[in-house]
Amino acid sequence: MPESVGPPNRPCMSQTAPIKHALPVLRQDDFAQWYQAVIAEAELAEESGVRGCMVIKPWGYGIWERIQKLMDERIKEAGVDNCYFPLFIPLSYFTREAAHVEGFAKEMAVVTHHRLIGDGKGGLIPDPEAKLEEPLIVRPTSETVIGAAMARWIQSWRDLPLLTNQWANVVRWEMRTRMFLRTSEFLWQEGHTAHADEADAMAETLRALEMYRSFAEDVLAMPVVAGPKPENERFPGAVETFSIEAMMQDGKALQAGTSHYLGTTFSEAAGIRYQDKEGQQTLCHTTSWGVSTRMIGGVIMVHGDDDGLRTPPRIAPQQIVILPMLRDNDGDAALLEYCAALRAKLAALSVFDEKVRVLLDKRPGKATAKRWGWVKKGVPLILEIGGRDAEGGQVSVLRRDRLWREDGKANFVGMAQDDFVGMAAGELEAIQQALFEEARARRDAQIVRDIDSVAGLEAYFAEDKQFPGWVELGWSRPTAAALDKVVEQLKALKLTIRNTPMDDVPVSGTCPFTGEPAVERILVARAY
RNA sequence: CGGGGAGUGGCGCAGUCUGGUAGCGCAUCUGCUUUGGGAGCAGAGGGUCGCAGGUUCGAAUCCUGUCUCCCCGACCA
Repeated sequence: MPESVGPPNRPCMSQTAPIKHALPVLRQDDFAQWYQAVIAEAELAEESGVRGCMVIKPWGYGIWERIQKLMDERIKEAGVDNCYFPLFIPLSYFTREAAHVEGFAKEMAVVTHHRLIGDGKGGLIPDPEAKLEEPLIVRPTSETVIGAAMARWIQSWRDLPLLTNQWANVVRWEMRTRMFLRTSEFLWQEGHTAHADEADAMAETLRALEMYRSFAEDVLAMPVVAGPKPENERFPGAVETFSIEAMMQDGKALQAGTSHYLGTTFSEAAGIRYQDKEGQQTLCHTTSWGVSTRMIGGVIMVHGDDDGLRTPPRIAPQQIVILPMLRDNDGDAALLEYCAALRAKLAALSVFDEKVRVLLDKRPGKATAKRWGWVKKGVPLILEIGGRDAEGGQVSVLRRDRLWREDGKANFVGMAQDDFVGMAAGELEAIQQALFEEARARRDAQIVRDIDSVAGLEAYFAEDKQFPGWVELGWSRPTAAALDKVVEQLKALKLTIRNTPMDDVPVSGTCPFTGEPAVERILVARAY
């Protein structure tokens, strides 16, 4: 039995034969256009006609459903219960917390009327008679409305901790939108928890952060750096914000998940109090944490290549697609029978503690034409089965992460059906692992650690560098006005501070911004 | 929100300056041939030119407004 399907891909540049890639734009030529091409060609999503809002198509939504399922399992394992809160939040809820409303005021959609009326010219306008007494906000996030519920639900120390989550859509009226990365409406989960004290709330904040880190790496095959954000990057109303940061193939950072310790900010605003064991009324300490459809944008920019998406097997809606080479003749029936039997054998297998997801693509049309659609969608394994395969008990296998032979042809490998059935689960595991290793190696190679001056930063991020990565450096953690100055300096170079990696690497030297001794390390990068 | 670009069959585009029969490629459909790796030939169908007003005998084309998308910037916990 072969150990794996086909030799590994060579790097694109060293191909000896020209390759006819499936996408009209290559990454190295125009990364932004390439990103949009993947979304269109892989049929992940499309424009909706509504500003900043997208239609998520079956393959894209299928990936989201996979993310939802696997994340939901982890949330429930942590003892968090799902709830659902209203889409509309009364305006007055926001005015209770100044920092929070300050952060979101400019990007909120407001409902002011509850009825339409004819304008006399064949159109419709909001009925002036139907104006709402108090405007309703379409939720940009749900701290305020869930805080109000928590205030009702929590009376005693016995009610704590209160651990809730909701899967929902939220709306933020962003100035500039990008599919999946920043849409006006997006889908997410938001966890909201209340605790007796800071220690318990911080422990929950860090538990969620670690849940996101391991999810990104184990499920999305997307290496991330987890850590606290600097104070200028905090969520409005948060005492401490943590993030996971992933590196895209163009070297930019993407914040792929956040976890906030909110202190008593929202407890004070909403009156979330409990009677402690001594009989005292005490404010709760709350947290919130979320990941969104933005993660799909990250998957695209981490795993996509010049032939489309490479969907990590754990989140692929279909892991194996079987393409019968139909001839519109009498042989088709036997071929389909062979393929159906193969499908059943593969679907009975398990990988990653779930059944293998296999599709027999019986749609009319040539297998060779349908193949490229599945390549662009990033199905991990594609099987093309012809009449001779069926007669000889063979299969022809294409691994999405090893797509091309050196002669520029698709890297199909023929083998006995039984051999493939025996190795299919292992191949899916290997692809998942290979995608992660490739992304991690690329990221690690693009983090620079020997820059110790602002001039050095300037040189590293010079205009002629196509895809500069990240810089990790020690700094003195300035605050307030001193921090503002650093942020200004970085902004001139289009740079942002991502987070402080949570690892045990010691820090030394002096801060390039203040000249004072460095006290911690930060990641500096361009970001989405 | 500022600057720039763009909206014409499902997709990609030409036509707009200089108003006068709505075109091309891909895709689709039909037929024939071919086919173990992204087929060839022939024929056919499909568009109130983003939307709303205006000018005109006549508007894809000119004018006004508006919506949406792309790029750069600002903004974005």
